[in-house]
Amino acid sequence: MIPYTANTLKAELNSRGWRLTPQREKILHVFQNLPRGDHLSAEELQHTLEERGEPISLSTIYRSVKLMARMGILRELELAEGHKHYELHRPHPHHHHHMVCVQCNKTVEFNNDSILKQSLRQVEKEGFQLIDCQLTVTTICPEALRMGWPSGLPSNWACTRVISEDK
Amino acid sequence: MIPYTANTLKAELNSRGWRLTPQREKILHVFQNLPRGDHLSAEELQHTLEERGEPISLSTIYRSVKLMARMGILRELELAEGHKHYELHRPHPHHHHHMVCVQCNKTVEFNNDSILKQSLRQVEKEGFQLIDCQLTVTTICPEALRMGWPSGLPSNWACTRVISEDK
DNA sequence: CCCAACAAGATAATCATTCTCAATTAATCA
DNA sequence: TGATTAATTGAGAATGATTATCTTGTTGGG
Ligand SMILES: [Mn+2]
Ligand SMILES: [Mn+2]
Ligand SMILES: [Zn+2]
Ligand SMILES: [Zn+2]
Repeated sequence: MIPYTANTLKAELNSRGWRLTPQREKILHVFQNLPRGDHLSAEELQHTLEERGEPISLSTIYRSVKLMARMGILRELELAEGHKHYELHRPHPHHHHHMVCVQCNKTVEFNNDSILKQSLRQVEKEGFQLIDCQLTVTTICPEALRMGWPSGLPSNWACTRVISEDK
Repeated sequence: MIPYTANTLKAELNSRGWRLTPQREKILHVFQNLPRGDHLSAEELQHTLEERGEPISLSTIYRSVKLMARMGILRELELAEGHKHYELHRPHPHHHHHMVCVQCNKTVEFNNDSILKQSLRQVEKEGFQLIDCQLTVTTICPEALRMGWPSGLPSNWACTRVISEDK
């Protein structure tokens, strides 16, 4: 999939009766230049734009990010912080999944074409059309394990009951 | 994994310094008797209990459900309705994933041990400890497709940019 | 049975996200 | 290129799920 330019974005928007605005273009730009593995929340996106001297209202941020996710330009991630994060939607072979530490929220991406392939097969078998598939793996990261998790339970702590293949 | 009884639940709670209460027991009971494929939101859970003549305050519902998810007794699902859903956590071989229609929110469960196995391998390779892995597949269901999706865009509509294996 | 710690219930507070509405602007077309 | 019109923005209010607070009730250990 070719990266969007102002023109291709405009074409795609107009084809649906929507408009290319400076705000939408700038938002896309931020995501296109985001380092691999980074994800932005609505507020983080706003801060990024502010620092660039291109302030955009939060309302517009939310609206744009939602529209672009629905268009398939962005991917909406439900990780573990109480708010959504977004990243550029990159189909195969850049499609990837996430593992998140429930202790510190550290997030690591990983590729696995096989999962996509299996999902596609499963989905089509049921007569559905696949839009996206995200495997979210909740874990305890090495640092948390090293620090003796789950000893200091109280405030932020999670599950001991791990899933395993008892084949 | 053996289904919980009042006793095993009590043991597990007490081992962490928590207590077995009638509320927690009733909540577990609801989930244990929920038909396969059903998921409850906090409010739905409250309604269910109310109908049974066992009213529990929403505060307690939220607290219990969160605690039990962290203990690994329940699984927290981020599907597509703006609120969380819960189901009983059933490890292998009952572990499963979900496909959701972005048009009508219809949710279908499917099993796939291979995904769990691959996640486990991936996670351990990075030195993490796996707690849970959920593949959420966003789709368009057959009914929506049959009705000509995505013709009537406006209000509830989603992405055309589908992912595919262009192998 | 008694006490201290934990938990429930009622309600207020948070906080991410959505909505409202007046003012602005992009796309279309004469 | 200028008028027209619907889409979009920005500011702030509103919403709604979830969490926090506080008082009263319970549980579990001694
Ligand atoms: Mn964040
Ligand atoms: Mn629901
Ligand atoms: Zn961690
Ligand atoms: Zn549907």
